[in-house]
Amino acid sequence: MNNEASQIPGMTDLASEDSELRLEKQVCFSLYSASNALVRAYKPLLKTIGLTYLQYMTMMVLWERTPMTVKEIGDKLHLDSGTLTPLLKRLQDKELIKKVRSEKDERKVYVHLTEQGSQLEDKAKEIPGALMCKVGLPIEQAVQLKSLADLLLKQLSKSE
Amino acid sequence: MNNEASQIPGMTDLASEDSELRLEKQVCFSLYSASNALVRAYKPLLKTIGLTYLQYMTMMVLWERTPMTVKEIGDKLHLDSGTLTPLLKRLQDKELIKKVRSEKDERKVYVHLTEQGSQLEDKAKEIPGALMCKVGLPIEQAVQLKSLADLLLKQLSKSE
DNA sequence: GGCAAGTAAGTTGTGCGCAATTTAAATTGG
DNA sequence: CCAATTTAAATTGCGCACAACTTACTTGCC
Repeated sequence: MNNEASQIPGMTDLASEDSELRLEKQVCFSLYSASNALVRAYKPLLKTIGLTYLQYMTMMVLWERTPMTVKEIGDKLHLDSGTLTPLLKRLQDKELIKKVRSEKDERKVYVHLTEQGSQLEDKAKEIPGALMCKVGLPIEQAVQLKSLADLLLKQLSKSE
Repeated sequence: MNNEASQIPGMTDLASEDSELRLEKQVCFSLYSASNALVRAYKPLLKTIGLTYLQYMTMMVLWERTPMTVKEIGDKLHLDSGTLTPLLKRLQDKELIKKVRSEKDERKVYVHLTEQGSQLEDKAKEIPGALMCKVGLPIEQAVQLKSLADLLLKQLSKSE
């Protein structure tokens, strides 16, 4: 019945089973809402360099190492070709990347940064700081949040 | 260059500014990946009752209180009518809800559960437990993850 | 060598998320 | 009372996510 006030730090006896289920709903939903809010917060910042959040993530992966195959990028971002193929096409239309099919293994396509794509890194340097400012979360809590999210992801990957 | 091993518990001197930016990327991305993974984990469970994750969330809101206006549901789920209108239409097509325009204020539309919609709650009772099992995260860490995600969301809502 | 199994990328279709706009109804202020 | 503003829901358009499938290439295994 009551959705708001369910902090319940030291509850034990009554309905501990039920409140675990209740809690679970909250955890998933909190994560979901926070993730959406983060992407939303990024949007105006990324607009200045003409990228979406996922496009920005993809560029970050390529700024670290280039070229990479579509598969390799997908492994880093936990995404499949169904998501990446159209995304990479958009980055190609913006002339930030180019695709080159491997000669050794013609199934593979290597994604290269263009000159423009490389140069964009400098402009993008402003963004993380601006976002951290928006978020305003103490560094220690940010670290904790990251490691818990990583743990969750790891657990979920284990069970397929 | 190195993306994986950046736990860095007590770093201070060299490039503390740079590693904060680095860390930020990781926090956002970790949250993003974990949230996607969670929705993915829900999918096969929710398939048994024919709902998507967001449809399930919406039904949960309505199981707690019905009827609610589209606006009220949106406030609970942090979503706007652009997302909810088509979603509610799909729930209506499944005959789980029905919409009734308010007579007092004809801008408002009240979303009611149908008999089927109410009954679905029993079938859905299995799901949270099955998911928690999949997640396999100790309850204490789940609580911590939830409260950090909530804190982040709160911070982000503050700055518009 | 030849074919079955595996792998990489692309395609198709559904359902979000959200910005921007539209439509219509209610509220407010003069 | 009525024009200006505000509000609720719907609409439009774009870009993810992902399941399911297709195409094309490679690798194993006999």
